[in-house]
Amino acid sequence: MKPVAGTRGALIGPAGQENGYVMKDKTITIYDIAQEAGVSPSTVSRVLTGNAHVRREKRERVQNLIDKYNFVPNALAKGLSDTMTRSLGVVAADIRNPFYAAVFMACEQAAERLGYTIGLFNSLNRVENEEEQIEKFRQQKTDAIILLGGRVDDLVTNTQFAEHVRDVCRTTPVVVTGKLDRTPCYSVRIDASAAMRQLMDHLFSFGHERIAMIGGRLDVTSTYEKYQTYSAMLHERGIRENGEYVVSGGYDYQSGYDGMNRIFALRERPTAVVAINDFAATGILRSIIEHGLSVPDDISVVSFDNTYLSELTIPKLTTTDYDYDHFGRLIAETAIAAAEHREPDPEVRVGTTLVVRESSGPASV
Amino acid sequence: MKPVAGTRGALIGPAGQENGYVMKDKTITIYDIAQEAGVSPSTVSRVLTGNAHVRREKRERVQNLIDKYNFVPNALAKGLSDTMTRSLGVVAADIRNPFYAAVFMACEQAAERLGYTIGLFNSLNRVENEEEQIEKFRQQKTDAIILLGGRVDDLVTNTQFAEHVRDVCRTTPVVVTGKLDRTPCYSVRIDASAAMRQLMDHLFSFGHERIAMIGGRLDVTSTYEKYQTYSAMLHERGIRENGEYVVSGGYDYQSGYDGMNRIFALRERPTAVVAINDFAATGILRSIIEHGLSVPDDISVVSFDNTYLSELTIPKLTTTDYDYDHFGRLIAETAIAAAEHREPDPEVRVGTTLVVRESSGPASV
DNA sequence: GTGAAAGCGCTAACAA
DNA sequence: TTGTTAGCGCTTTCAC
Repeated sequence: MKPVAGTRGALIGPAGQENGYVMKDKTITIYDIAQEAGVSPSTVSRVLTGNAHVRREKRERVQNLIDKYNFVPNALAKGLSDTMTRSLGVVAADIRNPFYAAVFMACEQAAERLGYTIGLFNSLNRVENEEEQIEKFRQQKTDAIILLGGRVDDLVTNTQFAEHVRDVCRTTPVVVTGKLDRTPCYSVRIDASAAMRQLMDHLFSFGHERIAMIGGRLDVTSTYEKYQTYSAMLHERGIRENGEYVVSGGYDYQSGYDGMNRIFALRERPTAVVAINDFAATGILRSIIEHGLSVPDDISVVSFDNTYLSELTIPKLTTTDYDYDHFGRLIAETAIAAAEHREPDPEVRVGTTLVVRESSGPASV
Repeated sequence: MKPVAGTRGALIGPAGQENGYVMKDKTITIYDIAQEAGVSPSTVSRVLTGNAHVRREKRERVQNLIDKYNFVPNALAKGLSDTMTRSLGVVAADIRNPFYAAVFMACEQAAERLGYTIGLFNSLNRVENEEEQIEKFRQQKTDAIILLGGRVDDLVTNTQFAEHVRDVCRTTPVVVTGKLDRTPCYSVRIDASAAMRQLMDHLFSFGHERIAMIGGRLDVTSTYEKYQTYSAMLHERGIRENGEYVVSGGYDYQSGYDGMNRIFALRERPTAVVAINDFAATGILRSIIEHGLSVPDDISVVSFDNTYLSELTIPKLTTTDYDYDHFGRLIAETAIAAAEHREPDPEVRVGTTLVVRESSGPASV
């Protein structure tokens, strides 16, 4: 910040109060306030931070000037002199995904309640970006960094990325919604296995045995865990696992659509399908309709995440919910606790609930 | 930042390289680098910013140390001494809304390309928050502030809010995607009227005359403009406007659903309905299906925004697209140009394109 | 309770 | 080309 009008000196009236359209005002500082109030800058600072007593009379005089000039303390200077910036940085894989959007918002609210500010960068699922964004936050000296999805979802941690994060951890706590092997990160994640169990139990209770699983990549931890559980539960019931019923792919509409079309090419149709998320489920729905069948009468469809999509589809989706507020709060609290050296639980799992809507029903004969 | 280990002095080796799990490393500064490289801090700064020539030999020596220690320049200090922070702040009404998410991402990418960083705060559509978030960015000295939706969408500007923004404008340029009367804000917005025109022309070409408009509040500028155009085009064609066909409400699924149910209560059904956005359209679809009718055979449904929702519904929605990348780029460029005192166009309108999908067809008799 | 002064890490005149 | 120096705006000992 170059001084806009000379060096520290007298304040030149409510600078440009009326003609604000052209000139850029001189930035007001605590020195200006101090001078006009006839006190020292430190006193102004004290009334600002509020962590030291100032004689009432002076305090009011200062406060009045602050209001009068609409004084805004410079967060940069504050962060520079103070130990903490009271800010968190979150790097999200893709904020357009309602899942991440919901988690982010929950974090934001929780952080705000705890007096922290939260900034967001988006990595667009591109790894280079992910590291870049982390670097940006590091430069900005956020007190902690939160990684929502992306690399931290990988089943086997990328070595180079892990190394980078490990380096970051030496100065800034990092919390992830996945896992990052051999790295001192805090992990707050959804119990994918439990979610799958709820879905399977639900389907079993409707008499389903031929169950497909569509979408998702097995090199993604949560997907892998889901698959493991899917497989295990089938075996527990003595149901033979049909390899063709597991169609991996991506996490979007198209993956669901393509995956379901693949299923339709098989000799024997499943009576139910588990979509890797709500997006995939919509694609699956489409494919089924196009094949002239109906949900849930001919085929049941269930999925994960309970994003708003699950209420928009016809039929509405049976899916697993995560209590986003709770999830977000846990993430924010963990980050803040770590930032404040209060050593939070390094590994937290959050539970899930089944939300039954219209897309699931009794197995068709 | 309190010094973590003594004052400026010699660097104590690659501090904690191996046992990074517990100790927080001493923060490295350009002084450390300078000392070890045997140059002055300014030289280090020069190689960092790259805007002054440094003899190759020294430059390399410095660069090596930067790499070796994984030195991260402190953005706070940089912003404090420099004129600009090269950062923008965006306050979005609700990032879960795919429309805002898309715009934000487009802005982010454009800004990044121009060497700027972009931070996001969410106002959750709560006005108090909106002002608070603006304040936060002001404190952080972002070079410009972008307001995506929220108060700036209001048809009649809230006086108090305008006053606040006017005050902000005196130090930081503000660009909005709506309008803010009597305020020196830059405005980059979608031509709502043109969008409606495209939709109506499309419906007219299919022979529709009984056209409803569902969702949206008339005190929101874009909605108001849409309504004006809707009304005008009906009159142009000599079609009597049926007041009952205009059902205002919100911008979500429920508004569409409720609105369409209201329409079904009327004696004469419209043959087409214009939804205020994709969300409302999904609700409308649901209502129509529940009434045993089909889209577009019985009723055509068209909407605005072309968010990904329009491809997920069955049938897929005919809607208006905005070229989000272009839109985002315009916003970012305007903000940056303003920040750099290059006086951008204070009012930009972006065009729209019709995307015809499955939800619209010939008027049923 | 209050002020003086030093320092946070960086940049940019100004000299040399 | 390079180093010296003086800030940027705020917080925080340390005296008083």
